Amino acid sequence: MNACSVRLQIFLQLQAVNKELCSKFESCLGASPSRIEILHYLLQHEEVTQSALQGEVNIDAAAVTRHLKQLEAAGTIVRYKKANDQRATWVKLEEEAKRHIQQSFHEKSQFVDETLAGFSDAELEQFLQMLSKVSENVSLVTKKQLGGENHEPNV
Amino acid sequence: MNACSVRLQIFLQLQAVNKELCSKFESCLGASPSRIEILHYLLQHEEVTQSALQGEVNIDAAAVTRHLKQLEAAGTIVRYKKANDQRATWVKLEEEAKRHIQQSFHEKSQFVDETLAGFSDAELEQFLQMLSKVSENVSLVTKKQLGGENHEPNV
DNA sequence: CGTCAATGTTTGATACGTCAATAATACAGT
DNA sequence: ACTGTATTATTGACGTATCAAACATTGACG
Repeated sequence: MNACSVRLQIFLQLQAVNKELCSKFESCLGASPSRIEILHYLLQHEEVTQSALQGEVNIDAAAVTRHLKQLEAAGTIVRYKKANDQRATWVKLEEEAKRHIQQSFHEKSQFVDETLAGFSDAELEQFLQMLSKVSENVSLVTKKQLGGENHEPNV
Repeated sequence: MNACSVRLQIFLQLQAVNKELCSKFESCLGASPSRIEILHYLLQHEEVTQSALQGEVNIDAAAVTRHLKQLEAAGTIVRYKKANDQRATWVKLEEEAKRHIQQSFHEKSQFVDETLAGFSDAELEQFLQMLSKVSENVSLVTKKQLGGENHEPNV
């Protein structure tokens, strides 16, 4: 409750909020945020390769593979290769699932709205900008490498 | 990139930022945010029971137990029971580790500072408030239950 | 053609979080 | 003292993320 004060609190709060958000999200909507992100992307793109998808939603290729395998098994998507490149696998929503998801997205947006209730449009805009700013800063930190002297296992 | 517009973007950005943050954090500082939270709390409280600790850092009791067992094995903390209540286990940092962590925290605060660079004090304050507001909203959503008609597995 | 590097996906090992079930202790009421 | 309930910590089963290694395919080049 002292020292690093506000900044540290923000850091911690960000973690906390995110965790709560994920948890409620999942329990209210029956799918993890990651999965929703994937479906959301597929809803808007018709046909896409795994690697492209993986570039958009920010998760590991391995995780994408696993999600997609499950979604395929559940009949939500189809995966296939094309003649010109046998490496890439393409992904597409099943028509039936598509409709289903669109419906379900309506409910999702309600959820999102509620978590951001009480913000004016201006505030929302500002909030988004702040988040983007942080995101940018984070990538910069990476580049600067941040003198890594002390790398013992359990600090 | 359309419909739910800003709010959805915020939602997604929040996820993204958090993920980046955790990832860089861990790679820069050699310990997961959860573990840091635990240590941070211990640094400020001398002696605490696991359940109290678990209440502060927002993670499952099972996860706390596992972290603490590792930290104990690494010689970072001690765990012990007291005569008056044999259920509770108390946790305390080892003196040596304590000094070590304090040092390491200095670097951590640098990290946090960098990720929040370019924010004025007022903005920081506001950012924190926004996060808290969201947090509050999320808990409200929980209570309202949010009509859960559609609970199929892979939406 | 054969080799090599790049690309795209998959798998295995590992880490960490959740929930549910279990175990040990504490305590209150009869 | 005995029984039932609450508290605390632990464990097991499971889901999902990561990284690193393996694998298949492609395309370039000698």
